[in-house]
Amino acid sequence: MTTTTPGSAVTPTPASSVETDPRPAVSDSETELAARLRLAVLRLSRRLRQQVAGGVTATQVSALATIERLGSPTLGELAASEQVRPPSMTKIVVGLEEAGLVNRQVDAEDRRVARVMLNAEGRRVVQRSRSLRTAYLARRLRRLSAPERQSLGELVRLLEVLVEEP
Amino acid sequence: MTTTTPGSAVTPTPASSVETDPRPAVSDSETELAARLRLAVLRLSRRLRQQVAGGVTATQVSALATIERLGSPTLGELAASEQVRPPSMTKIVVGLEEAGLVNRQVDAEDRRVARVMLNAEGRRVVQRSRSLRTAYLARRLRRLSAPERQSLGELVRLLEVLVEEP
DNA sequence: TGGCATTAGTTAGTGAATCTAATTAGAATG
DNA sequence: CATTCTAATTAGATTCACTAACTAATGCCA
Repeated sequence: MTTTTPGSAVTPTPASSVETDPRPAVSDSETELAARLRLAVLRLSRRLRQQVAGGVTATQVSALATIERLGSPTLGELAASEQVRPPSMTKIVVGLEEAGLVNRQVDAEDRRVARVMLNAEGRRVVQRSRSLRTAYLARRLRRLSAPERQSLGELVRLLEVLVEEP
Repeated sequence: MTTTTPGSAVTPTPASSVETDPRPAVSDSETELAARLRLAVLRLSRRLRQQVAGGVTATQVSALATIERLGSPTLGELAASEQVRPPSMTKIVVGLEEAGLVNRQVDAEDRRVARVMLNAEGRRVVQRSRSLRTAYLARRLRRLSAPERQSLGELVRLLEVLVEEP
């Protein structure tokens, strides 16, 4: 797989539990924060998954948004970006195709490659998922204090850094 | 269910997609941040779930950590805290019991209630999950810049606020 | 006190999500 | 041209989580 497409990454590899790490130790409070962060992320993701609108699951919306963002990604690129394995993404895309939200096309230069693109309905679904009424997180964010909102951009950036491949 | 236990909450209810909300509109940049937050959380949770150590899944570790944190919670409290429905938590706890990590006890004052508590092995598993070698997030957090680390506590708190029941 | 409503947890059944192993087809290389 | 590598798919299995229905226990009120 070539890595010339913007935003593309290699397929996520299983993490090793036995790696040797020479870096300085993390303090206890940092370990505590890591533990709390882990709990919060897992819990929040459950909440997000519970929001199903118009028959479109959180997993599907996420994939649609990523397709929009990456612009006709290959199936492998999409899988890597979403942090799932290619067979998993094949299934997700098949479901989106059956729902009439995306189209798949063989790449003109490499016939092994399937490119995924939003069709008009898929675009609508993504837009709608971001509307005030349907966007669960947008609604919750309105309950934050002004200082908390200030921190929001930084929080999002930090989480995105954590998601990136090591 | 009484709500006198610290950290307890009612069972999460399905979100309504048709609620009327009179609050001021969120700006576009905030909507954008919400969308990015959503993607980051879902992706990061996938990464966390991919970390399986010693045969203990991310879901089990999360439940163990919450049991430790809440201190012999009722099954309902545990489910609410973890953002899953009671039947789901019954299954998780059954698995943990079979793995020899927790014990269940009928509450002395209300025989409907099952309290869950860590046994010695469960305590060990939670501690181990927080060690430098095994804590995926702790390892990743060490790659943050110093200013990012400064903000960490606040950002974790912000995420926890988002998880809380509306 | 008895009947009814409410509550806590469990069982049964189903579907979503994701992984690994294997396979197929296409591209690259010597 | 043969071999190796790569992208996606298929098949099978596991994990995770929901809903509906049920059982047992508790609380409340006439």
